[in-house]
Amino acid sequence: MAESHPGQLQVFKAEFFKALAHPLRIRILELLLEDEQSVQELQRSLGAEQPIVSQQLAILRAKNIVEPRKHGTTVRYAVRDRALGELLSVARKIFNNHLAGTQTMLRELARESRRR
Amino acid sequence: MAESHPGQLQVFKAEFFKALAHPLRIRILELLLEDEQSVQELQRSLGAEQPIVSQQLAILRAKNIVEPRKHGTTVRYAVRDRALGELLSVARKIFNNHLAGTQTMLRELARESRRR
DNA sequence: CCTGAATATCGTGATAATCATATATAACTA
DNA sequence: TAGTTATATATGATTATCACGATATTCAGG
Repeated sequence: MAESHPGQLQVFKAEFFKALAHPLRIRILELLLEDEQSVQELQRSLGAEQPIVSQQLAILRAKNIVEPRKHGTTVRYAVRDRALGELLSVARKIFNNHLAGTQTMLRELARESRRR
Repeated sequence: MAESHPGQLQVFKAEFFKALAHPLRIRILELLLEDEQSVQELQRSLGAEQPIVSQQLAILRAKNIVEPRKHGTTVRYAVRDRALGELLSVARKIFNNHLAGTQTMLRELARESRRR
């Protein structure tokens, strides 16, 4: 007897992970976890075009992962839940343990841990 | 000066989260975290067609998240890293805190926590 | 070797995500 | 009010993902 129940909740969880499933959005979150940032600052740190950054922020906003705060004409973004840092850190751990298959991935991992 | 460096590593991290960004794959991982399972057993628990289950398992396999073990003609799958449970649990926490917006989502969350 | 059971892969059409360009809004400032 | 800066949204082209059905593969028994 199959549990034909697709599970609405898993749909929401999947949506959450989907929000993290993009290189630029991960970079954005890593930056915002250090400190809240304006769109401009993100733009500069990421070397990405303004609409792209706003687009990705819109996605993170839509999923309630990130929160905008207007200060005059600029908007500073902040991560809503510090636990997101924990999440990324656990992800990094799993990554180091089992996911690092290719040589180039290992090289990049080494470079990153040297940086932090 | 922008760090035009897109960061190869974030690409890999994104790939990892992309692997989790699917309702069925999340269900599969939750089941496998309880105990390793054959494709058939997953099929039954999920109420999904066989090719679908194999497909999603292939994706998880490709990302080294899950590991196949042949026993004769059947294949049992296991999660490679127990820390994945930790990851899902942190994700659930974030979820409960800030992401649960809609009524139906809250109802589902309540149902799930009652179940465990 | 042939068959049947368990699993994997392929091909296809539909849907969604992404990037880039252009345009729009909103708030300051002169 | 006009101009300027910061941010957001609309839109179209391209590519990726998905579900589904059909076909392959693998292995055990006879």
